[in-house]
Amino acid sequence: MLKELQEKYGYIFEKELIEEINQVGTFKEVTEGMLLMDIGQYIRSMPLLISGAIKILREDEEGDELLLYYLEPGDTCAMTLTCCMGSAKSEIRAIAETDTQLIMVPVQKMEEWTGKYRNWRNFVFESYHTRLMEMLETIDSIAFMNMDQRLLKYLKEKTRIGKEDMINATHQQIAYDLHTSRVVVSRLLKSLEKKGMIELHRNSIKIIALEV
Amino acid sequence: MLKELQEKYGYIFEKELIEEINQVGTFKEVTEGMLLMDIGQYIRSMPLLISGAIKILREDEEGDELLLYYLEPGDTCAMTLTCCMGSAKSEIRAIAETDTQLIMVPVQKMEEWTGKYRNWRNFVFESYHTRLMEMLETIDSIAFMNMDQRLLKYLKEKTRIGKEDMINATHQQIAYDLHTSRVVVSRLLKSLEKKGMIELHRNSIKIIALEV
DNA sequence: AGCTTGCAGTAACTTTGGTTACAAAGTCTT
DNA sequence: AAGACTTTGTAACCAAAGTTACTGCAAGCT
Repeated sequence: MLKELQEKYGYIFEKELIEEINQVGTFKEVTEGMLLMDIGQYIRSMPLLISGAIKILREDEEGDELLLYYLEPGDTCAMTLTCCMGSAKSEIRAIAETDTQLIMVPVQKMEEWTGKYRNWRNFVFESYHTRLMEMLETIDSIAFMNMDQRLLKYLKEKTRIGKEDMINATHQQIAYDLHTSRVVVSRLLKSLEKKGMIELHRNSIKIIALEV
Repeated sequence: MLKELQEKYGYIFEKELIEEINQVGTFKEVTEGMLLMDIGQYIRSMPLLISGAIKILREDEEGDELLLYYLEPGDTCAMTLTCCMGSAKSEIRAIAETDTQLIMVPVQKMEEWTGKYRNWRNFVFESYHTRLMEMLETIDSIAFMNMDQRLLKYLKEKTRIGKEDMINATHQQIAYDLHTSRVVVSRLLKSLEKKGMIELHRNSIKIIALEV
């Protein structure tokens, strides 16, 4: 674990902090699709991403979902950071988008470290900042963009995260993430295919050219 | 200024911090409708609210607006807090919702204080937390709710902030906040009036009973 | 092979909300 | 009081996206 820690976080954290994380943290590997955290669940530790990606979802009372953003290596979950104050229950759901390696740090350490390590403090602030910015982007998408543009953005993002020009997902799964219906996704995907931007297959979408 | 400071922040901050704020901060009074911060503007100081309320808006490239949330006494602007890192430009617009008193603190002090004062640190974390939660609520609204429900929520919120059962605003202004058109707002308001929940007047809306 | 199940394509229809257009009423100015 | 401007009400229409329903197809199973 120390090796991965140094590789991904060595340049942001001071030596002693890396040491401490190495001592109290536990290494964890999760496979694609695994549920890492659900709404209403108690938060006991915070994740530091080493590799892979985690998608963060919001859900309403009726069970309708919406993708908020992805966590990537070097990220942590800002939601977790707030567990020390107020409610300790999660407001979001976290699912492994790809196979993912992460280090879990008990939340008790967090407050201690924010006083002790300047770099940790900055890391936490920066996490909050990126998360706020990503929430803003999500708001921009759903408030100002039409479904076809949102779908396009979703495909781009997913290709970036997946690191290949093939997206493995059914139309229904995409519909859940965008909080729309399967029929609408099929319709819009078909029109993208007609424009030559993608190629549709069963359970997968081949990306040809998404830009312009 | 010291009096207001002690009154509103005395129970969260330690004496020395209050002292420091008193020394470096400047007291400011703004009247309803005043623009406090615009998108793209540089952030040089952070506000601590004493009284009144500030509304925070997001805007897209075409100039379409959307109300994000309100800042109230005891709040600060989490967006400002991130100025130390990354871009120092504002991503949002801030307009005084009512006459407002606030204390402006130069941003340079922020980093210094997060190391020095534990209560300041917690205050900053808590601000981030509330802001994230409010962003989540905004997302819930625009993603999961219909316009009639959003309007109802808006009216409730605005009555709470304004502290009276009268809302002074034109349908056009409400339409801007909700990012919809004037005609739609008029339509929905009229149907609320028919249900006996509100009373419509020129430039104002009288609230009768918004709850069920 | 025949059967079942899940995925995708498509048509027809409904709903929500955005757009255009115009009238009526209130407010302000001169 | 006349005219200009703002605000609101309303009708008629349009577009985006959600819904229902049915089809064909691919994959897996017995």
